[in-house]
Amino acid sequence: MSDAYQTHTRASHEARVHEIDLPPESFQSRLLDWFDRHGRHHLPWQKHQTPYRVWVSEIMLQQTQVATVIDYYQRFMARFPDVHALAAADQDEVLHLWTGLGYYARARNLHRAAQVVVEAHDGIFPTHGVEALAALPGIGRSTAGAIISLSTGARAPILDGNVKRVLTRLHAVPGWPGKPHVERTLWQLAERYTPDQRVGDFTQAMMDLGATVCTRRRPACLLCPFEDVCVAHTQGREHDFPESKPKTDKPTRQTCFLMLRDRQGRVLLEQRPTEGLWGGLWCFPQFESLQQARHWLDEHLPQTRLEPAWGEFTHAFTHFRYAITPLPALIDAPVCISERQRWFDPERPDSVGLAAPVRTLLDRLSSSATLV
DNA sequence: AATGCGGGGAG
DNA sequence: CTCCCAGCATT
Repeated sequence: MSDAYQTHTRASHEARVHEIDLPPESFQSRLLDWFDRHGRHHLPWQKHQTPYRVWVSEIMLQQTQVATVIDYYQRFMARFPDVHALAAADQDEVLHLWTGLGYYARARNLHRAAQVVVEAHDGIFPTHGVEALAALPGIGRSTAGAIISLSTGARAPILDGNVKRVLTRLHAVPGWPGKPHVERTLWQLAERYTPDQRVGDFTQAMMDLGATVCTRRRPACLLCPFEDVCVAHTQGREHDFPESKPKTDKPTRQTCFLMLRDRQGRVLLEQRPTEGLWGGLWCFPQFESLQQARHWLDEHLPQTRLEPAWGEFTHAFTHFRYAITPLPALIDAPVCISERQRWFDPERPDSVGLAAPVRTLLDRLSSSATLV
């Protein structure tokens, strides 16, 4: 393979960056000045920025918007005020406080990481370097950088969705940021701009700029401290960056939830395996079809009295959608077929995690019961 | 390098 | 309806 070819392939694997007429030092001072005047300074996790508090907030904020996270964060902190409390908790209770937030592996990793911190690090977060932090389950390069910069002030860049949006526009970086070669380019830019002083404020400022000014739709370029140098803006192409993810059609899968109730109105739930979809959450016994559910009942619980199936509804995931048919049924004796099953009072679903559509159906069951 | 993993909010 | 959001782990 020739050198010329090597050069060509390497160049094609790096996204093209339009340089701007603003050295990193000027970028930093402009941004920090903007942050002092217009940044967010009163989010719940901005008080007492200990590694633990910053960590929990960062995990919750992964792929989740600030407005959604706030209540969850308050409840979580009230119940688990420090890493020892979290490490000592039951996983069911951690998942319970996570119910509705999604990406439940985050909660399981958070719980495991707390136990690692307590057992292997004497309860002290290893904030001396990105590598040590990123060795903990659920903490990647960006989250490690955020925890370090926000809680210790040491220099560590981040690259979350906000920063990606700011940088792709500032330098008109082409390509979808989910592509590894684009992400490499963006990490280089993030490294370039991260200052030595006021690193925590810089981190927060980048996120605030992306969240409040350099928004995905309708960016407020007139309020942006980089309005004069941003390549995307000066070319009138703000909306061309970041490029969006190539779309793929998502399949629909059919599924049937068996809503078995006993004479006291309790419902039978079973815990899903820790791996995979809704890992560790409690769910109705699930079947591929109404017919399979009926067949299973004939075999295991023939004394069950079937009720008319409820109408099908859909639950959407990132990569596919479920068409769910709820099948209500009554049984006299509350028996469990497997070890993973338990009977729950739908009014008080204990301290366990529930998949979102299960929670919805339990609410409907309770309200229809009170109507009777 | 590609895929799996949720739920909610905004347009 | 579609798209995206303070990403990471696994393969």
